[in-house]
Amino acid sequence: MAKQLKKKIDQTTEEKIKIAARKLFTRKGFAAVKTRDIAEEAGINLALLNYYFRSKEKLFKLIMEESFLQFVKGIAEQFNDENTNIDEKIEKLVESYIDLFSQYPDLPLFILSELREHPDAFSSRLDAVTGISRSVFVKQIREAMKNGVYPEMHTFHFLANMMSLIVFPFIGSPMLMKITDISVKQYQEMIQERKKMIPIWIKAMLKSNAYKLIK
Amino acid sequence: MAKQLKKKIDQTTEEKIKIAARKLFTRKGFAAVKTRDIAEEAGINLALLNYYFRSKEKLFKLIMEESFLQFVKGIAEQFNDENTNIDEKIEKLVESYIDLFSQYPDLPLFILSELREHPDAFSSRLDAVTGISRSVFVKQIREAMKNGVYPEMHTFHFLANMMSLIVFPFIGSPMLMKITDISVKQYQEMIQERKKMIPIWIKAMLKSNAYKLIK
DNA sequence: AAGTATTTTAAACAAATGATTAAAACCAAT
DNA sequence: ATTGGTTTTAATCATTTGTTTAAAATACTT
Repeated sequence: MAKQLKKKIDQTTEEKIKIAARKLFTRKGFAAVKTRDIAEEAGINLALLNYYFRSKEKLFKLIMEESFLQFVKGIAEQFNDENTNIDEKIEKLVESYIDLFSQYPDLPLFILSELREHPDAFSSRLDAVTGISRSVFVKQIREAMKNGVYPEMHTFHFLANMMSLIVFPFIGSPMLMKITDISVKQYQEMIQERKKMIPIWIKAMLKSNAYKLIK
Repeated sequence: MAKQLKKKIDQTTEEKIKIAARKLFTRKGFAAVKTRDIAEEAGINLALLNYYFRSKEKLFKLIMEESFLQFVKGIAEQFNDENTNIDEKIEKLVESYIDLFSQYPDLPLFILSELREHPDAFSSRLDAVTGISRSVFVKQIREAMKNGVYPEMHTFHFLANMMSLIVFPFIGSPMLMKITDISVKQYQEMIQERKKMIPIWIKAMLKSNAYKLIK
């Protein structure tokens, strides 16, 4: 098998298709993307898509799998680091996710849409993530609450709030930019600012003692 | 023109189609929904869709328009109320949106996806919302910051944070439920809790003085 | 009840779309 | 150069899908 000894510098056809498919699927979703769109975007013959990936659906699942891993990779790593404390974990997580989404702004909406339409399609993968509730991070948080460092707060709220503050500005960027009347450049500056501000906000929320106050 | 004097109790065919279309479009988006799906869901003959709404696209735009108005209606109203202070506005806004999204959980993702793919399709409608930056609410916030009640924070961050905390738990519900291992019932309780907690958190974030701390 | 307008239906159409095929082009080794 | 494998291409196929048509059914008016 003399396999692509030629194109070592250039992208291989397989790569070109995957890159084009990832771009389009991530931006528009499975149903809105036609195989001919992918072929055109990749600059390849339509039949090559099936030659390399069998079907549109198989290609989509491949892209989805990779995107999903990219999405959750950071969590599993950071959440179980024994050598960092709560504050450090929050800072690292916020920074790495803001960097990731700055590079792939369509990624969050893509994953969350897919997860919403097919909640069970990734339950096996999510099991790896489910470990979150038993992660070092969550244990550290619970410990801190037990010791009175922070008031009580359900893990749901803590994780929801953290993810909210990180993810939403990417999902809602067109709306936020219109509403607040800022340029793309200003938007990107705001996003960068949030790397430092979100950890401060999270701590402020943790300390707010909201649970006692609502009773 | 003798127009439907019969079905005053029952849903009219037009309504049945709209209800079915809204349900499917909101859940799966334009491209993933087939006209035959809508017809089946509505329990009507396929041709009636075109008879009443001309085309799939016209029907979609109609649904989209209504959904969008539903989405932004609350903002315009609450934001320009001269008779409520900052705290009251936040409380009302949080409560009305959590109620809205509890009833229509797919609405936020639907709107935000559409806005992301076609940012200009609603710029005319958003202009009505753009008034937000000149709203009573934003003026009140800026005033409070000028008077030292709250430290400085860009409107972008304030609005982004508020919308984040409200909207994300709906967008990310499948993921959040899996990760935190809670039931649908528990999830709904958490969501209700947030009505009271989010205003507290927002105030805590406002007071956190994050801008000074990051310098 | 007859006549007229409106609504509904089954069938069909045309274009779009995912996939396949068979031949051509290409590549590396002999 | 020839061979044997791999990759690419143009053409074609079979379904799906949005829409239309013409007839049937229904509702309303006189």
